[in-house]
Amino acid sequence: MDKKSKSLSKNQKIVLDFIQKNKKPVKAYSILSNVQKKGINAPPQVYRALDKLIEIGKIHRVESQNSFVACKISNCDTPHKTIFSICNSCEIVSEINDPKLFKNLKDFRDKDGTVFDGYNLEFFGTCKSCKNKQIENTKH
Amino acid sequence: MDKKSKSLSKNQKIVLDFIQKNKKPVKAYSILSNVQKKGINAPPQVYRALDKLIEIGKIHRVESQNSFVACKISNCDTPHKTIFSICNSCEIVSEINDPKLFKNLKDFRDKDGTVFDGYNLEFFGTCKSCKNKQIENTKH
DNA sequence: AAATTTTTGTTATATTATAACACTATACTC
DNA sequence: GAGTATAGTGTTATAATATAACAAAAATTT
Repeated sequence: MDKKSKSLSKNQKIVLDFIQKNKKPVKAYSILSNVQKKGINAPPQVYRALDKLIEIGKIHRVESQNSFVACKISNCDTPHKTIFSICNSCEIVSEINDPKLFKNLKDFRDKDGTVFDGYNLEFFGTCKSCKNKQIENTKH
Repeated sequence: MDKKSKSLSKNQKIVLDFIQKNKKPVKAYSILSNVQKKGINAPPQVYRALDKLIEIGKIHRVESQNSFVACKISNCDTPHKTIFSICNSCEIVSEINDPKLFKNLKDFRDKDGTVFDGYNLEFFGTCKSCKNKQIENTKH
């Protein structure tokens, strides 16, 4: 049994469960207030679970939002290699699974030839649904 | 005269000047404590200057560090299109200027064909100098 | 010179994250 | 299976990062 298939602890399960229930990324203190009935009382309990879940790749941190989202890529074993698209309007986040882009990033070397352990890429734009709403509004 | 060549305000100059003096990215409260002698007294004054400087592309925010760094790409007119390499060990940040990678990112469309206004890409690894130090240490 | 926009200065407070310490549960190893 | 190492828990306090809200001054536009 490898490290990643070890079962999660109680708090880790509670936090992961809550994050997975949400379509949008969630904030640490929102997690906290939503899991207090389950016996998690204080920020460190949430942040510790978050750290572990990130480490094992079950969730990712959306850096530009200070928020956390479940990994949508099955059997993710690549924490710290993430690509997101983020809507500037509704702040919805989708994880991008694009083999060509993965390859571009994986193969990238800087001028010194440094090999990187990880990367985080966030694209910003307006999602289809928000764009449609904007068009609707200009009609009136 | 276009918008970007408008001269900076007093606080904006002070903040930009401090950021440009530093090789490494600097934190907002570090900026504050270093420019208090110049008459900037409170966080909002710093954050407002930072917002403006980011907007006009003079500096960038390093999302994973909550820090700010001067743009090294001359005549940068592309705020929100940034690529950094970050050393996990010394936390030094370099802005990457790689035409091929720029093109890859510029041309990227998601499944819905969304065109993005911007992106932020952060690569994580160990810089040459830190790698050498690690090798030194294993020798003893 | 009036109106608009941008910037400033200020106080207070919101939000995000970690330090430190005592304790418990689980896994490892001999 | 006893001992020991490792990971997780619960708690209090506090550090670090960022913004709201308001009044006033300066710069820019018309």
